[in-house]
Order: sequence, then structure tokens, then C-alpha cells
Amino acid sequence: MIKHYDITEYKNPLFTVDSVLFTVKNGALKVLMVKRASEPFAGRWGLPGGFVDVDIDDSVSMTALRKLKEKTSVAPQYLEQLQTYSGINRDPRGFSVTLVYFALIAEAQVSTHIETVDDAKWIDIDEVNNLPVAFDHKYIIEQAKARLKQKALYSMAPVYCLPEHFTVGQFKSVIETIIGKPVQRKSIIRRIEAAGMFETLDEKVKSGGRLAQLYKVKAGVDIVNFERNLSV
Amino acid sequence: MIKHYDITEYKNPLFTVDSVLFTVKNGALKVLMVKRASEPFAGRWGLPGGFVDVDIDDSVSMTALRKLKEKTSVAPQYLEQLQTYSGINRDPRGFSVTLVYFALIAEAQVSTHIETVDDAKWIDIDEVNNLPVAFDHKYIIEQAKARLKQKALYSMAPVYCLPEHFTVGQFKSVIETIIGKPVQRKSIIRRIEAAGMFETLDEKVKSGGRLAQLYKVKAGVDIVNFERNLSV
DNA sequence: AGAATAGTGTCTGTGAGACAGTATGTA
DNA sequence: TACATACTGTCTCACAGACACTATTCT
Repeated sequence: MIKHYDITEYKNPLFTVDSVLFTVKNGALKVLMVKRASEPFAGRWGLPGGFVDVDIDDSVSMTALRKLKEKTSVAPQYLEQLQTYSGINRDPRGFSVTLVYFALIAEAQVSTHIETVDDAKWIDIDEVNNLPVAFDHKYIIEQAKARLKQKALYSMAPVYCLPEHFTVGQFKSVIETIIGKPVQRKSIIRRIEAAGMFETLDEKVKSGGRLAQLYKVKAGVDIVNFERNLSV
Repeated sequence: MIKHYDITEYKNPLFTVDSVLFTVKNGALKVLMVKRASEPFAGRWGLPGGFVDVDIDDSVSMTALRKLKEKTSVAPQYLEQLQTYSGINRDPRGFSVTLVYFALIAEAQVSTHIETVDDAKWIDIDEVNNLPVAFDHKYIIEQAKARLKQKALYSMAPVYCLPEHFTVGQFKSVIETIIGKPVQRKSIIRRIEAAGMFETLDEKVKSGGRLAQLYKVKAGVDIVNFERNLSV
């Protein structure tokens, strides 16, 4: 595969697609990382991704999904572009360009599969700094984390870190994990109602106290954004 | 140059960098477009951009700036990534990837130079639909316009469509042109004060009535974002 | 004086934060 | 009954919208 990208011969930028896939697990924000088997940076940890295969990928988002499925077996619930990173120094092979996707998934959806893949692991966001990380992926993860934090303040996107059926308490907890400080339960309830993108289930669920109402995302709705942020 | 990108031979995605450069001129939002001299889509209008030259570009933002300078002679005051567009059908030569930048400039900075370049023109945003446009650039311009509108609601970025010294009235007018509806003068004044990124000049300027206070952006400050949008 | 634009003062509306109070489950 | 968590009611605060009022310049 790599032979098509011999930069010294064709002066073509090396183009890859990577993803920062987040989830929240046990009250901690985690990012999916892969132990690199090949050079450059063999043995170090990097983001899941790779080269576009123009024979099977219709667009670069398909590349991102394909690479993520190899590690998690499923497509993430939320996927959007983060940014493109490029430069002459980020890859020892030469000028390289990486389009990075930003993705969210419920941990429960992938937990069993990820244990069977021994080169991919959920890394606690605070542990990334202690790992040997490939390329500029440490920096990219920081940027993705900042984006996720912003999204948690003005949008309902973090709901995609939750299982299909979830409670207000779980949603609140995910948001608090992402933004790193407490929010008012009331604010979450207000937004759930105002967004109009959720429906209540008849079922309730145990929570240590009073039974909690279950919610799910209505079919076919888009993520709702708000005109006002939660407080930072 | 194009020989390095023979996709049938190397199955390498075609990678280009384009820019959507906006300005506001005579109360209308304009986008810089270029009449294409070569295939594909020769004779149609497209976004300024082209291939990365790995010998002279340190990163893809340099490619964007270099291509914009060819048309405007100066670097835009504001430049950020919009998105990357890709697919097997957007370019007749094969799978292609375009990283698109989003840029703002004051019309006065480029007006004289642009008149000397006969293949580049400011196109009124409402006229784009009536032109023969290359690739998916019509769609990309729509997306860029939506992003600009959002930015006008929550950030001070549109100030970069104004000359170095500007009045509240001019700023208000630019914002109204971008979002397509009137805003309260008071709201602009409140934001100018709250942002803390401007300083007043001693000079005032004629405006048909009372003299208007001139403002400028303080040296070295970043664009300020607000936690609350203007009303949509 | 009258028109035009700049700028101020201040009231209303909306939605987030704070937090007390109520409801309903388990040990 | 004690507690834990879920949910509601409601006050405050910050900031955008609305708009009347004042200020300054030109004709």
C-alpha cells in the first residue's frame, strides 16, 4: 500500500485519515488509541486511521468509518470532521496531510469487541500524556477534547456517548465528565425538553433512590444546538 | 505539475487546497471566484486554489495563502479551515480531496489589485447560483456562508471584513449584511465593549450626522467569542 | 430649524445558576 | 425511619431586544 506514496519520487503529499473516537466510561473520558505495528513510530500509540483506498472508499468519511470498524466492529453514533493537520515535519516520510474525524460512541456498544482486539485500547484522556504517542496525535487529541467540551456546552451531541436508553442523571454525568465541572440537573432537564429531540419511555430504571425516567433519541432527528452556552 | 497526480497510475487521491474568501462591498456579501483557464471545467468559475507544492509550502495553510496572494496580492486578515470535501464523483479525473479554507478580508485592501487581475472577480453571493460553477464549489460556498453567518452571531470575526479603522455603524452594517436581518446598534456597542479587543482612536469621522467614533483592533488580540448568540 | 446619524438609558424577555422543597425508591 | 436519588418550583442574574431620549453635525 505504502508504495503509492513514495513522496521522494512523486512529491505528492502523503494523505491519511484518522479519527479521535471518544467515549465516557466509569466517569472518565476515554479516547481510542492503537498500538502501531509498523513504521514510522512502530510501538507507539496513535489514532486509528490510515490511507484512503480509492477502490473501496467513496469518500474520506468511508475511510474513517472503515478504519474504526476494524477496531470497534461498529460505526460510531456521531462522526464529524475535526480538522486537517499538515506539515513537512509531522511525518518522517515527508510532507503529510491528515484529515482527522471526531467521533462519539457509547462504551457499551463496543466493550465486548474491543477486548478481543489486542492492539486497540481505551485510553483515559489524562493518561495520554504519559504514553509514547506517534506523530502530532497528542496535540490533535487535545484539540478534539476542546471541541468536545465546546459541543457539550452548546449542543446535545454528548448524548451519543450514552446507550440508546438513558436517564437525566447519566446525561448530566457525561456532560460533567466532559466539561470537568458540575452542572445543574435542572439545566439538563430544561434542555432535554427544549430540544424536542427525545422521547420518554414507559419504562423507568433503578438508580439507588427514586426510579429514573428513561429517554431515547427520537428517530430521524438531528442534534440540536442552543443559542446560549452552559457556563464555563 | 499535474503529472504527479495521475490517479489512474498511482491510485492516489487528488489533493487540492481551495479558499472561500469573503468580503462585504456596498452592502453586499461577495466571494472571490476565479475563471478557470484549464480543464476540468475550463471556462467555468471556481474557488481560488490549487495543488500543494511540497517544495515551497511548509503546510497546507501556506498553499491557501500563496494561491490567494496570486489573486489579491495580500494575505487575508482572517483564515481558518472550513472543511474537507471528497468523493469519487466530484472531479472527472477521479477520487479527489479538497481542503477548503474560509477567509475574510476588507474590500479596500484588495480593490485596486483585483481590478488588474482579469480572471478573478468578486461575485455577489446571490449571483453564484446564476454562474456556471466548477466542481461542487457552489455547495461549498453555501456551507461557508452558513459558517460565516454563525460566526457573525457569536463572534467578532466579521470585523475582518472592515478596514483597519471602523465605526460602530460600519460594523453593524457588515453584520446585518452577513446575517440578512437588522440587529440593534446597542447590541454591537455592548459587544465591542465586552470583547475588550478594540481601542478607540482620537479621531472621529463624518457620517452624515454626528461624527462617529473610530475603533481599531488592539495589537495581538485574538477574536473573542460570546456565550450567547445574537438572535436569529 | 430640520434631517440624519451617533450614542445613552432603561425596561422587558429568556434562559442558565442556585437551591429549597417534594416524591419515591432501597437498606 | 434514614438515605439516596429523582424531580419541581421559583428566585436571581446576565445579556440580547426594543425603543425612547439626547447629542452633534450638515444643509
